[in-house]
Amino acid sequence: MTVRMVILGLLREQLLHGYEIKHIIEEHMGDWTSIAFGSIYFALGKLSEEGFVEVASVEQEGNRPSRSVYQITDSGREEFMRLLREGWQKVERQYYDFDVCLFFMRHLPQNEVKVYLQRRRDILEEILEHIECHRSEQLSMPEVPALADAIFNHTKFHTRAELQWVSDLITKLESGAYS
Amino acid sequence: MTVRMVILGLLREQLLHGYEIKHIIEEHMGDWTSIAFGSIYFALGKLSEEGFVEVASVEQEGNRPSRSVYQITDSGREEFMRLLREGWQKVERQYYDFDVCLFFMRHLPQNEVKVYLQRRRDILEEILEHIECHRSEQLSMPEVPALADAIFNHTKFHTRAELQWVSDLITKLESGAYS
DNA sequence: CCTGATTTATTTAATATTGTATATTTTAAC
DNA sequence: GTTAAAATATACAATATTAAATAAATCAGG
Repeated sequence: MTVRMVILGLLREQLLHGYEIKHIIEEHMGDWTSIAFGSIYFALGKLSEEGFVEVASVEQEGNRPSRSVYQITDSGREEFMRLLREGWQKVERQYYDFDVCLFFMRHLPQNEVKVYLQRRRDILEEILEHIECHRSEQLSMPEVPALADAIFNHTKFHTRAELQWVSDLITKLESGAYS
Repeated sequence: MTVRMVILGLLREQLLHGYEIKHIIEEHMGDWTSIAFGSIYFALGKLSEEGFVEVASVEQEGNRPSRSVYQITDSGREEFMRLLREGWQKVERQYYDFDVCLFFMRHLPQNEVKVYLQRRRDILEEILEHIECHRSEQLSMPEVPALADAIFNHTKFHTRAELQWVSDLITKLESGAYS
């Protein structure tokens, strides 16, 4: 659903073809989303089928694959607003793959688990440091909108939570709570 | 990948058919995973094709749909350990759909956004309360393993982070940071 | 005892995502 | 100048998830 919203949101402003959409996503939203080519072309096809977008023109440069330039329709604009409101009102439940690994912990030797957990803590510390560094860089650039900072913060808060949880887990494990 | 690991992990202990697997997942891991029927049957088919599991027998009770009982193979046991180690060593990057909504905030009136954010904060507060209540219930039952508590904590830490972030966002928005 | 809800069990279609293949053009480096 | 890498652009197969359809058995309540 997110892919659809992003595509419609970008097409609101200008005509675009698939590759351009991917490019804009990477440039402007690359830090906090990841949408593959396949997803974009699939969504474009679907949205087109449903009448939310239309092919405005088919361009060709030299011998490169021809590209379809898409255009949003009126019902597409409505659909965008619907998706946006839906998203603002939905609280998503996140699941963590690592919980499953933790559940099957008993199948690994304890010292192996310990090594993995400590490495995980180290990596999370690095990521958090990297985030904080990236952010202070941003803050020194006044052209970066405050909104980007808020989105960035989201990841920061969760990374910090993850780090705290892992540290907690290590402490409890060392105190022999799970043996 | 998680689905495969769960299935192999459960089949390590006993012979099971699809429905039973779904049942066990819901009963033992329902609080922190969500795997649909389709995913299970698809994964069983794939694992079977790859030789990680085999159909041990096909049972039938009355006129109900006959059920294939699966059995893990030696290579399946190896695959389980491989997946488990892989999972323990991978740090997953989480993306949040809500970030996309935030990005397109400018398309909604400010007071609408405010209402949504406050509702979001209220819901998160409720969820957190519910989690804390559930946990104190668990702690009073000595038969619940300490591990379950650790997994539960994971969700708690992240829910708390989410709540803090949203509260933060509301404060900043009220102070006019994004207008 | 019969009616409706729940449980048992799988299949299928629709939807969605990832990864890879393809093929050209432009750019950079040596 | 030529060769390797990066950028341009899409298509398709493989993988994965969700939702709905099917259909019988069981159980609870009146």
